[in-house]
Amino acid sequence: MNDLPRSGCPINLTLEALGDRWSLIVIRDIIFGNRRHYRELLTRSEEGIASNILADRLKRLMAGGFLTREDDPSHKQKAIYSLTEKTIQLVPLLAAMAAWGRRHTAVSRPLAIRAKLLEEGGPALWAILMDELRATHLMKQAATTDAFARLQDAYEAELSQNA
Amino acid sequence: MNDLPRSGCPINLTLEALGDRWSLIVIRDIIFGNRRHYRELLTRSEEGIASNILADRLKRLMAGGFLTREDDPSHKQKAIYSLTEKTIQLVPLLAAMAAWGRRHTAVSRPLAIRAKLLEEGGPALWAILMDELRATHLMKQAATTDAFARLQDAYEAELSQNA
DNA sequence: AATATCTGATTGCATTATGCAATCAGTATC
DNA sequence: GATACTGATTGCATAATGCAATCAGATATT
Repeated sequence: MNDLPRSGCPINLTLEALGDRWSLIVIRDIIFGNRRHYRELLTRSEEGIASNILADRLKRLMAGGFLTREDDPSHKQKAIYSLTEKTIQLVPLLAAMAAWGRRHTAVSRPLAIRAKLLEEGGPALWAILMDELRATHLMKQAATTDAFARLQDAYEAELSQNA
Repeated sequence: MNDLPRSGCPINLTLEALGDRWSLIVIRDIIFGNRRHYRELLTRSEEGIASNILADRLKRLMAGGFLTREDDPSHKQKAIYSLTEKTIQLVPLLAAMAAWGRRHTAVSRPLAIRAKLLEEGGPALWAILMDELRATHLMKQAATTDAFARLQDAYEAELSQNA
């Protein structure tokens, strides 16, 4: 699958690692949607990812060191996917994408408000979110999830306004 | 070419607009490499883009409002490609990609130093660079290009050290 | 005036990625 | 024992990508 990189440019290498139509969607859902299982990623995806594509991307992301996989004790066939540190460090990149998208694409309102909060919170909020993700995904302990909850609350508040 | 978006998520929409293996490479070369012509983009590309892909991407980027095209007075078949404001606003996103790539991929040294400068300069340097790009691409006047020159000088200094 | 070179592309063809629908074999639930 | 849920895989069609060759008009060279 992986040949030699086209160049040693950091932008190019980032693009080669994540520049397809689905990898960042999966990562986004794990980070902001707190999805940890295959079935959650498959059925609760806004974009409707196909099962074979999801399986392929999970495989690739694990091979690339973006995700790790453990057995879920509750079900012998169930797996839990966790973020690695390098994936957690994509938060600023996702924030930049969200900020640009909010300005220059036709985003839907409930999703825009989350992007707005993420942008206005700036590096300080990103750092908090990243620490929470580290606690959840790397240390495997109950974490305080203030930043996540804040983003989630804002999103749900926006949803209920439109209802 | 463009169907309905898969979702209204800003990250997804950004990905749908630019999430392929070449669009951002072309934009990067125009922004940081100051390429303005088809032939420059084709032959001076680190990654070796194919001519048909380049032609397709230029077409798509123009259709998407990322680039504009004018005739070059020096040659009746020559075209000059310019950035639009929304493309200039990708600078922070490219900076985030470069910063992540520098930490987590095997970047080459001369290209890494440019990414380092871009990261350390932070939003202040990005703003300067963006203003220079506006002057060059939007106002069509001779612009002071300090930030660009700084990045270029650092890159060349690094190159000559390795020689 | 002929030739060569440079301009921004396009064409043909092979390979690869993506997408949809159906299916799979274990596991758990009822 | 039937049903549903688990993380996938398979078959097949369509779309994107990549390489090499080629194009015609414009300019430069001799």
